[in-house]
Amino acid sequence: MAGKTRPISDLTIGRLSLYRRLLNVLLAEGVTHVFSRQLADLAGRTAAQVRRDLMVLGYAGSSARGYEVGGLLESLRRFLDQPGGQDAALVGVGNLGKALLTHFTGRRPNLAITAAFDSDPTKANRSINRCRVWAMDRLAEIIRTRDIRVAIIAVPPEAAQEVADRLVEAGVRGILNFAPARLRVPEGVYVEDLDMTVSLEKVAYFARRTGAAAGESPAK
Amino acid sequence: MAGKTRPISDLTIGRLSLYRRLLNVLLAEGVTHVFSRQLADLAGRTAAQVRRDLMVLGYAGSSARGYEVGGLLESLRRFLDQPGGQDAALVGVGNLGKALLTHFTGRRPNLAITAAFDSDPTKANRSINRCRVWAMDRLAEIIRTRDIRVAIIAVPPEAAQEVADRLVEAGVRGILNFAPARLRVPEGVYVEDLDMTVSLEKVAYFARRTGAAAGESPAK
DNA sequence: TAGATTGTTAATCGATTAACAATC
DNA sequence: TAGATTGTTAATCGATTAACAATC
Repeated sequence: MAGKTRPISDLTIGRLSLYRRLLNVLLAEGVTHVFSRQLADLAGRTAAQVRRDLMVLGYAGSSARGYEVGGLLESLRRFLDQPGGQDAALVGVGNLGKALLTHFTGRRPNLAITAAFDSDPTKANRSINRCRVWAMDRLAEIIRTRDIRVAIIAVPPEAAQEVADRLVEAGVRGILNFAPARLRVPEGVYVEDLDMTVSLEKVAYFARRTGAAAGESPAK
Repeated sequence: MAGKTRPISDLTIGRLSLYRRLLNVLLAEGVTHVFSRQLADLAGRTAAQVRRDLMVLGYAGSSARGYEVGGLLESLRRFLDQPGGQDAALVGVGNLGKALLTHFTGRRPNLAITAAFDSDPTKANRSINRCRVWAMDRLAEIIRTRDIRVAIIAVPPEAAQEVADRLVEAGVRGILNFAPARLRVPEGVYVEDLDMTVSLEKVAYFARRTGAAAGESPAK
């Protein structure tokens, strides 16, 4: 493994994450080997695209049997996961925040929300889905102490920038932002915006242009 | 307006939706004219990119004063919105579904969730955020009667494909899919996948590579 | 006018697609 | 072997970036 550090696009990372989930399903079904074509069908891509994506892992397939599912999963794990596991913080425990806690607690042992924060005092000092909810004034302390680098922002847009500032100040280097607000962050902090309004408006637009948009959207 | 029907990328549509929101904020602040540079700063893009995006509207700016906010908003409205308004259906009223109802009811008069469905009988025949929740066996009837073309899937992954089939059968032509499952839909039906797990894994990956990913992710 | 911005055209960049030798 | 798949290289496509005349 040469370890050549050419930048890998965020689209590729997202697709690797998707392949891993698909492979886990196949593994549970007892499938031991898979061809790029099969994975491509499941992921809505072409076989060549899948092979190109997988090449960044340095895990070679065989022309006779394709990829060994277990080995490929192990390779994805080494590539995508942090060895000791990675904690994430959630800020904002409204309906969306609760949904996120349901999604991201327990299920995925290597990446889980282990601390939540809310400005509403009545929500603090409780636990939701086994995750403790803290008052906002404990944010810096908890994140620093636990060395949390990943955070999710699920607060109203007016509060998003201030929350982002506090998170970054406390050491967070990656933010998944659900607030419809563009965050200003220092270089080196990665922000992924998940704007549900924009997504729904896109769907509404293309729903009116049936056929024009050629079926599915490209895999993200 | 020549109405040249060259295909417009879904990325462009998403950005126009974002510009609209930013412009609405500016309008509320009493701003009457805006330069592409200002909009670019707010959207995290370059001025040239903003101008190129806006050109699809056929709304010209002035080199002296930039774009007139009111006129540009009106132009965006004509481009993005369906004249009579557009209804959306929601399937799956769990935590995420409730969060979506909060997001998409009332706020945006031209595009709102006006019908929700859930397989849990205890949830049916109630109203959440002024939106009626129906039992699943009413799905086809309601969607057909109201001519709903847009739907949001927020059900567990095992149920997603069946829900999608029923929605498409009832006339839906655009789906915002929150379930971590790839939907098979006929040509002409637009699917936008919003996969929160993939997004969080991307953030976690880049959070470990501080600085390598050059700051923010590209605007979607 | 001078200076900044606009819309448009040309050049660059990156990703997707096609082609192909090597492998089992 | 014949046939399908793999990894790699070359060609194509589309979007981003740079350059520039026209405008106010």
